[in-house]
Amino acid sequence: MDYKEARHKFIQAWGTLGSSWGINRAMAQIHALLIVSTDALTAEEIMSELQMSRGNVNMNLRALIDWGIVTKEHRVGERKEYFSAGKDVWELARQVSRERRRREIEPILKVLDQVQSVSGNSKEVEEFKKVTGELRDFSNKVDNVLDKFSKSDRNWFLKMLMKL
Amino acid sequence: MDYKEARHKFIQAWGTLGSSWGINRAMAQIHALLIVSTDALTAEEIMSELQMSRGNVNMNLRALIDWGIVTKEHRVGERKEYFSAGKDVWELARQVSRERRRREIEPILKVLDQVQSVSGNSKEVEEFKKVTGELRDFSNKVDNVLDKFSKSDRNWFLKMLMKL
DNA sequence: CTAAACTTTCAATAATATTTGAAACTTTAG
DNA sequence: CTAAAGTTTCAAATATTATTGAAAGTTTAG
Repeated sequence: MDYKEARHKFIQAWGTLGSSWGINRAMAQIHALLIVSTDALTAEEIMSELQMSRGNVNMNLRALIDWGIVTKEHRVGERKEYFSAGKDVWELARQVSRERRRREIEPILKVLDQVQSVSGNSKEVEEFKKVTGELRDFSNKVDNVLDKFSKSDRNWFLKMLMKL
Repeated sequence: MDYKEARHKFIQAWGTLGSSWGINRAMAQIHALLIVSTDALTAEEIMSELQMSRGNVNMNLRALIDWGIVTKEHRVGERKEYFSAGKDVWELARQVSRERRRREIEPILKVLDQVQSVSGNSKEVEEFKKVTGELRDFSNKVDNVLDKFSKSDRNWFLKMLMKL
C-alpha cells in the first residue's frame, strides 16, 4: 500500500470511528491528519487536504483545542497560525477520557443522584430506586477509574494490565 | 420528587446519554423504560408510555435484542409478545462493552493493521508508521481489557478497583 | 381454511447535525 | 492610521439519521 492511500484510509477510518462515538467526522479527520503530519499545518493546508470549508476547519480546530488535544502555534515573522496534535497516544487517551468524563459521565451521575430522592414505597418505586441506585454506584465506579486513569502516569495503565 | 417525574427524568437522561455515545435516543429510552419496569411490557405499552410509533418501537426493540440486553417473552395463552431488560447493571455493562468492541474497536484495529504495510521510507512514512503503530498497540491493549472485562465474573472488576 | 391479532418492513417525512461561504472582525506591517 | 492577511462567526443550505404510519407479512384460534 502506498503512503497516499494508507493515509487516506487512516483518516477515513478515524472519521468513521469518531462518528460512532459521538465525535463528528470533520473533527476526527482533522485530528487524524494532524497526528500523522510531521509538521504543524495551517488552516489552508487542512482545508485543501481534507476538502472542507474554512468555517468547518476553523470550528473543529477550536473544538479540538478545547478538548486539549490540538495546539495552536505562532511562528516568528509569520502571520499565519499553525496547528499540531500531540503525538503521544497515551496522553491523547487520557485527555479524551478526561473530557468525556466531564461532559457525559458527570451529568448522568447528577441525574441518577437527583432521582434517588423519589418518594413513595410502592413496588414500582422500590424497583426504580434499586435499579437507578445500582446504575449510580456502577457509574461512580467507572467515574473513579477514569479519574484515576486521566491523572495517572503512563506506566500505571501498563502495570494494571499486567495484573489481569 | 414524585415517581412519575423521576422516571421521566431518568428516561430522558438515559436517552440523551445514549445520543452522545452513538446509541439512538429511542433505543436508549426504551431500554431505560424496561430496566425500571417491574414487569415485562408489550410493544403497545412502550408506544403509549414513550409516545413513539409502532415501527420505531419494533425496530429499536429488535436492536436491543440484537445487542443482547433485552429479551422477548411469550406467555401461555397470550398472543402478545412481552419485552424485558435484564436488571443486572454489571451484566449490562459487560454486554455493552462486548458489542462495542465487536462493532467499533475490531474494525479500527483491522484498518490500523492494514495501514502498517505502507511502503516507502521518507520522513512522512516513518512518522505515519510510528503513530499508527502506537495507536494500534494502544487499541490492542484496550481491546484486550474489554475482552477480559466482558468475560470476567462480577468480582473481577471490583477487585481490580481495589488495586488502584 | 379464515380471519383476527399481532409483528415487521420500508418508503416517505421529519428532526437533527454538519457544512458552507460570505461578511464581520482582528491583527499587524508599514 | 490603512490596508492586507488572516481568523471567526453564524444564518442558510446540505447531508445524515431517526421516525412515522400504512401496507404487507405472520401466527394461531376456531
